[in-house]
Amino acid sequence: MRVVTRFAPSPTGFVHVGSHRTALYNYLFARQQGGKFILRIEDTDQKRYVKGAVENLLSSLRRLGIDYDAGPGKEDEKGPYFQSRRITVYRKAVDQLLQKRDAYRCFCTTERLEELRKNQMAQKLPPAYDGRCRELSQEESDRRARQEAFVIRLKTPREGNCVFRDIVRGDVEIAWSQIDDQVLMKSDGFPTYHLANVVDDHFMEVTHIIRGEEWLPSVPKHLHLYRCFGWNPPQMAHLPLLLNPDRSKLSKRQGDVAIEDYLKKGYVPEALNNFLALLGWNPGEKNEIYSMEELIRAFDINRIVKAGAVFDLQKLNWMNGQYIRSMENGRYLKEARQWVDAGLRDNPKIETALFAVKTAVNTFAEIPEKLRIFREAPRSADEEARKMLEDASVAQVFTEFLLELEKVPEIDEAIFKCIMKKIQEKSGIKGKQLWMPLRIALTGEMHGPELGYIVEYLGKAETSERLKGHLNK
RNA sequence: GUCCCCUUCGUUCAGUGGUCAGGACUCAGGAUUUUCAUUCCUGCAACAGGGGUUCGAAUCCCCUAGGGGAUACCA
Repeated sequence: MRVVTRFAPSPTGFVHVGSHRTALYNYLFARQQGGKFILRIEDTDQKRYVKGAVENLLSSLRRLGIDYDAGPGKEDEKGPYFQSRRITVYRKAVDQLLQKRDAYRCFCTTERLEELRKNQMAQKLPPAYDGRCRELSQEESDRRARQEAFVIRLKTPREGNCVFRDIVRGDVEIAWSQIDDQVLMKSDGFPTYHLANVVDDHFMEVTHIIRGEEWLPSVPKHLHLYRCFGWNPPQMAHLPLLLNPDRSKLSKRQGDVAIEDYLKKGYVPEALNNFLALLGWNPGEKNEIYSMEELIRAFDINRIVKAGAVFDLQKLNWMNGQYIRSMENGRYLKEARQWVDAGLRDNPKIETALFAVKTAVNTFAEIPEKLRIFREAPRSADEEARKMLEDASVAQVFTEFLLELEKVPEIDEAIFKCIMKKIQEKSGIKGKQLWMPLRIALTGEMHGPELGYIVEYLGKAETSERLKGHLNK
């Protein structure tokens, strides 16, 4: 049987990194199995609808290189892939349930339900629907339905246990007494997650449900629905949650949670995928850097970890740095350029400056700061630096350097290196004594990118001028 | 409260009855480099606790504790 997985987000504004990881796992598994990967938009809650959320979702997936075989913009005979456009399907399904008396109309008002819950809480009882409408006669139900608002609830078993197997968790057992008569159809005629999910997964022929752990407790409801419909349930894998450093569920309060935020901050899509893929799974090898193709090959649904994983920004930063450093130069320049601020962007030597900082950044967002040295005139050196300039050898080095500089039409990194070698041989001055005064004179600082890049960037004229300035002091 | 899930270095992931408990990030030290960064090397650092089972337990079982999730006409 051909594997079919799906990513089924609700469009509530942004894509949570945990949600993205779920998408990624579904994608990796489908691709690896030569299966089909579906994107389904779960927009059944009209109150939570956020404008632009779907577009945002689609663009995130595209930027991260996760393509789907069926979904918005890629409709096929199993669609549509927006739940809001499948209402008749759910209607039909729920009618079938009603007819078989596996579901019933519930006329209880929100107020009564709230009251009920409050009382149960006060008595330290688990809040649950008390089943008042569960055994209403067909006649009464039909009569009231003509004039009262109602929801449709699933008639859940009251006794025994629901036992099921989860790919990640193994066997799980939950008592039916714990399962509430879940609302399947809201009074506005829209289905709830539970109904829509089961119906869609069936008709879209989903074989593997890979989703967050928060769904584990509602599995019995879903299984019961499958049974009522006479359908075979798919296999399930409930993923561990992503956590804050304090081990609570990853939330906005403690940093960025939207995948878009990381993209905006200059993280590399491949690094993000790589990092997230390894949060909750790993192939058991020493290597940690994986391209998407390698992830697809190595992914093993049976090796998914059970425990929640803290989202460790430090490791992401490190990994992102790895991706930047090994990035092909053309792409690096193209990406990095977007982070250069206006003052430098049109500088003809900007590429030299960007190469100079390639090994110094972990994210593209760090580029403006690292480029500061190229943007601003040299600072007046601090005391330690000034002392280095007072050394007797300094004048000699500078003079020699200027002499050599005059011999070339323009200077670049390679020529600079030759010149330095020459001076070293001629004067016997080397190491820190040779290089540091130049650095200080040219940049005003004792740290920075390789001098060759700096000199190439400054060019012959500017280099010469800055050195002369110091000689004349 | 009730139910479910989880528990190996600070973090992440290996390790499924016999390992010096391993890798990566972080941190510390060192090497290379003109400095910083990169790169390389070395080091610090963990089986939540208690009972069993077993010749032998991080690995199997039970209890406790801690953490998380779910308890909606949200997903």
